[in-house]
Amino acid sequence: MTEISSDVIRGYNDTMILYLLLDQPSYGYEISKQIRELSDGKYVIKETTLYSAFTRMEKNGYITSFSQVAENGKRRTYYRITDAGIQFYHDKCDEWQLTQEVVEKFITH
Amino acid sequence: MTEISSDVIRGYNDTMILYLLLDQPSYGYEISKQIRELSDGKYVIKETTLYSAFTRMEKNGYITSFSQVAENGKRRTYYRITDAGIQFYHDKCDEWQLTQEVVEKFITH
DNA sequence: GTGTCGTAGTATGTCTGACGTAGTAAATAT
DNA sequence: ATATTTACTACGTCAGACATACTACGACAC
Repeated sequence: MTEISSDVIRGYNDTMILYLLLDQPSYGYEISKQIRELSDGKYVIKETTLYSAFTRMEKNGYITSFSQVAENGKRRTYYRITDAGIQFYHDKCDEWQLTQEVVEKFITH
Repeated sequence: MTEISSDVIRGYNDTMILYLLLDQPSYGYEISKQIRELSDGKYVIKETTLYSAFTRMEKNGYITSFSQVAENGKRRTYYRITDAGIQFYHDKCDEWQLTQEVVEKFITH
C-alpha cells in the first residue's frame, strides 16, 4: 500500500503548471493567467512561486526551457514538458486521488 | 471571492488531529493510531510531525493540554479542543472544499 | 535476568516550498 | 509624459514536515 506524503498541496503548484504544459510549451506570464482563469480567480499563483517552480522542475528534468522572441518583440523563456514531467504529472494525479480519499475521512460537511 | 492559500495539505495534519479531538480529549499515541486506522494505513503521521502540531496548536489556542495518569499507571499528556479550535477546524473544512474544486481542474483522471 | 516489543513521549537540527519585498526593462495604453 | 501591463530576476525569511536520536516504563517471552 502506497503511503501518501503529508506534504501535499504544497507541491501541487508543479502539477498545475505541468498540466498547462501538456498541450504546448508556454511561459510564466501565460501560465499565471491560465491558472487564474481556470480556477475562476480562486487561485492566483505568486510570481516567485511560479518562477521558482520552473527552476526546480527544470533541475528535476520535468521541463526544458528555450528562449524565443515573441510577436510583440519581447524575449520570453518558454518551457516544454519532458517525458519525465508527463510521468511525474500522472503520478501526482494518482496521489491526489489517494489524498482526497484520506482527507475526506477527517472532514465534516 | 476567497483566495485559497497554496500551502494546503501541509496544514491538514492539524485538521485531522482536531477532527479526532472533536468528541473527547485524547493524546499523541492514540491520535496516531486513529489516523492510521481511519486512513486504512494510507497515512501514518510521523511522531515529530504530530507532537510539533500539538505544540503549535496549543500556542495558537486551538487546543489545551492536561496531564493525567492513565489506568496503566503511565502519565500522559491529553489534549482538548477549544472553541477556537472548533472554529478553525470548520474553516479548514470549507477551505478543503474550495481547494478540491480548484485542484480538480488541473487533474486528469 | 535479559532482550524485545509496545507505549508515550522529548530534543535538535535540516530541508523545502511558498512567499514578501524589491528591482529591472521593454511595450502598450491613456 | 505617465501609468500599466508584460515578463521576468534577486534576495531573504518563515513554517511545517521530517530525519535522527534519545529517554523511560511495563509486559511478556525465552
